[in-house]
Amino acid sequence: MHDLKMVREHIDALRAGMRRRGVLDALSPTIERAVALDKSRRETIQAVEERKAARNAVSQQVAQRKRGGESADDLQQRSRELGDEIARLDRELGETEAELSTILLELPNVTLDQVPAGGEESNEVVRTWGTPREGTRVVPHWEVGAKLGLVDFERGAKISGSGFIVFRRAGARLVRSLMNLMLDVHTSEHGYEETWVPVVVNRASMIGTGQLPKFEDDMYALKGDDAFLIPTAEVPLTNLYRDEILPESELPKALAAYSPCFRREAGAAGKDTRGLLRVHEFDKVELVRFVTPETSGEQLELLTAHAEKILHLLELPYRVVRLASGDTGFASAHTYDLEVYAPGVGKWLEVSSCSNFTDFQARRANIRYKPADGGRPRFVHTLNGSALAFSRIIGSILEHHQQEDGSVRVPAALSKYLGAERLS
RNA sequence: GGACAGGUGGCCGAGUGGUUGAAGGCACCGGUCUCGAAAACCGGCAUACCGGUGAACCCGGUAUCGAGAGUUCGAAUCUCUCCCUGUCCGCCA
Repeated sequence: MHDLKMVREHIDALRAGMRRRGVLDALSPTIERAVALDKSRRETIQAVEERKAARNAVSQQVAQRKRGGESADDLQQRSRELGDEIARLDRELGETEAELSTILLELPNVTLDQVPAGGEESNEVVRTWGTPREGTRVVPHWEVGAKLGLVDFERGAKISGSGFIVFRRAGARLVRSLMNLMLDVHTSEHGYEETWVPVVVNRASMIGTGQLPKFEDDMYALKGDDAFLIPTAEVPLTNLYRDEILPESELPKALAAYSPCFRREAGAAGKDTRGLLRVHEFDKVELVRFVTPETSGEQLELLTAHAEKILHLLELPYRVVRLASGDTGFASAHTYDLEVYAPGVGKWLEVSSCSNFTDFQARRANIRYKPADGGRPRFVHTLNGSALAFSRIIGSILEHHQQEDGSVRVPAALSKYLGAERLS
């Protein structure tokens, strides 16, 4: 969410930000509406507060007269009239603010200067690691996975629906191993606090991180409760400090959690849906950082490096892509995607998305910190990144580490947890 | 799910419908004292929004005692609904 001052004083920056995302044409009327609403809001506030001040003064006089045993009928009548006007103006103000806040909640974040303008075609590969493997003679992961008995697609579809996966035997243990590997590395080497969070959250949390109100159709809602299944552990982790003020001494605060993630993927039908590429429920270890505004740029580099470390350990070649404005998520100001090459499907798979949300989420969720020098509370900057998403990582492992005989080599860092050096 | 009891500032905790944004204490910050520290004493110490200048300091106003609605000239205080917490009962991995 943007500061109202953005609408009032930096409207050109807001417009420029929307233009860079390629959504200015669509949002221009909305922005104009916000400007008008802000103006009318301030006028109404002035009008209503003037009357409230008058009413407060009259009430004092009533109290004074009553103490003196005098009648105050005339003053009470005046106060009643003021009360009627106040009620009317308050109602008007409420409507204005409701509409304004709806608009503010649905405007995406403005991306940072280093983010290229344009859509997906303007994404920049900023670095690569390792060498993508030749695709010939590599079988797609869904075939290997089924053949080795690691994944049971049919029964997943039977018990839950398409896009729900059952992992079996070494496949199931592989999930558990990834979870342990990732959490161990992030907690003992990267300094994250291990956290275990609910996968059901309330509406306020979903608004806080930016999933709602705009993307309600993408979320699984629980019937009978105003609650949702999380699409990522970012939601509970970031909202842990909703409506709180952290001492600066606790920053940067770094949390890591495993969680399953639930996505309806409405409208994504047919797009990269084979095998483990796009599923409704997948597992992920998520990293979240709360930092001071001055450090969020460098903190994003750090967070991204933490996610990359896991790919090094899994010995998977990848590239780091800086998303262009138009491809950057709604709440983010700067995002790096980590993409692993999967030779069986011949594609780069997004296995992590590391983002700096600047104060966009902090403003929505009201997460602040008290500066060490004693100044007034300021909004923190929030960051998060997957490190990493399991299903696509499993797909990549099954393809990249696939051997001539159809078995799959297990990288050393993982075999320690899996208790096997080969899946066969 | 049922029955009670509660939700007040960073924390604890007063509060009779009318100078209560809110006593007191703790914590924190500044000062006096001290070689220094502790203790003691003095002072300070909420947030948001609107306006006064473009910003800062500052000044005026409004709102905020779990959330919302109501009664009233006036609500932390009375009424209703909801949320949350605690205790007991029921159910249960």
